[in-house]
Amino acid sequence: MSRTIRDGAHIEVARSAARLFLKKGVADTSGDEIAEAAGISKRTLWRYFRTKESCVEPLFALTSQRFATRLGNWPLDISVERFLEINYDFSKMEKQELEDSALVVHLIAGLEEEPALLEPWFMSTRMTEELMAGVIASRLDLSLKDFEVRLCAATVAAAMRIIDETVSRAAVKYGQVPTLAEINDRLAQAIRRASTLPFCDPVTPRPR
Amino acid sequence: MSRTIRDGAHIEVARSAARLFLKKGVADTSGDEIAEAAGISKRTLWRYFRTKESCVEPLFALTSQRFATRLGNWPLDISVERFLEINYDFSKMEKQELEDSALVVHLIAGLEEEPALLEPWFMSTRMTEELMAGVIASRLDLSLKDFEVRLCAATVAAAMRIIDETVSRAAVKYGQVPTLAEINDRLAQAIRRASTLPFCDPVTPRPR
DNA sequence: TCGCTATTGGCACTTAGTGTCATTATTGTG
DNA sequence: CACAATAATGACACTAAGTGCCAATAGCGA
Repeated sequence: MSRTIRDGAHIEVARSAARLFLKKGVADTSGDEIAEAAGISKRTLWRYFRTKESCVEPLFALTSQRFATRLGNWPLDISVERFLEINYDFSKMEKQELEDSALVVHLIAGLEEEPALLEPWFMSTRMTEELMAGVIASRLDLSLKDFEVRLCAATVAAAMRIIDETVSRAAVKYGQVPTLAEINDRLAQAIRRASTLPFCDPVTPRPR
Repeated sequence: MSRTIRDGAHIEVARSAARLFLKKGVADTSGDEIAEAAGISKRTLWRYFRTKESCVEPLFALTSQRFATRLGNWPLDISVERFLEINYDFSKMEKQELEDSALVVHLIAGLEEEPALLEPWFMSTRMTEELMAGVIASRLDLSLKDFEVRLCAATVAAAMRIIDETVSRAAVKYGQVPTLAEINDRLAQAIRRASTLPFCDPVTPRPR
């Protein structure tokens, strides 16, 4: 029917932005430079992203946020560990995935030195929280707005954020990126640890 | 020896900013307007605050963040509930405190409609988390950087944030502000619920 | 191929925010 | 009280982030 934004357009800008931020810092990277590096006009850059800092949001979305998105496919009748065991092919990542992982790990590890990036990072955590609220509400047949659901989603998302931060800092410090399996394992543990509701195990659907 | 910034200067700007944000929205409030309402120059406004949105941070600091600050005075040998019971005079608030509470409640209740204020709100939660990490590390004689401390502080701070949000939305919806006692009670409960470490009860100092 | 629709880029513009410097106000000391 | 030292303040020029507008362009389906 009509023209659409090219697949991958946003993530490509995010990669350019991330490289520049890591190389020269956020403050010393201009919107002009990001647009040029990404091969788009400045006007389009500001259409794609609300602020300079939020240019890296697509990369932050590859963290626990993506994990939470996948939990949207979690059947009611198995535990979180079992779901991950069955569903995740931990075979070798593509080259592009490796590069994206390295970029996001370095961004997260450097958050203390770049507080300007805390906003997009928190926006990512907030999305994780919304996604987890959906998962929890669905499994326990509760409303998305239920206080207990919101509380549980918040503690779980916070725990997942700490895992991401801890793993990223260690990766940069020790020069090695943990495997996807290891990260998923830690995230699953974090979910159990931080849960204020019993949603990690198989649940029986309630008759309607 | 030399001139200092007047006590209350920041909170007064925050009040002006909050009133304007609530009245006309963040986007339609200019830095000029905030500075004028606060009786300072624009140059000084930008000395006081890093961004327009962060002008309300002093008000957000009056929430669970302040509660966490007070927990810094919590003796090792009593539980969190006991500490609050002994230490908090829930007598009538001053007029200014009431006004500040109303402002911050309305800001928090309106966060869904004003995503621009999420950044200062998250910065407040982050400070709460740092404060709680200090409390937890101190009570359990662990390092501030310990993973378990960080995890526990993150889940607790997230839970406290949810309480603040829930209470604020209810207050605006039902037109009544809960008492300070009620809020403190809920925050204490949230701390217990979300804790991944046993720091809420009396602890025995370890011999050094 | 064509019509429709959304995307894009160029450009003018506004606002948020920074650098600079002279002026002003606070503070401590004699 | 006077004075010196110091930091805060305001005015102004400026830059960069971000917005509005409109013509040109490109993608999509029939």
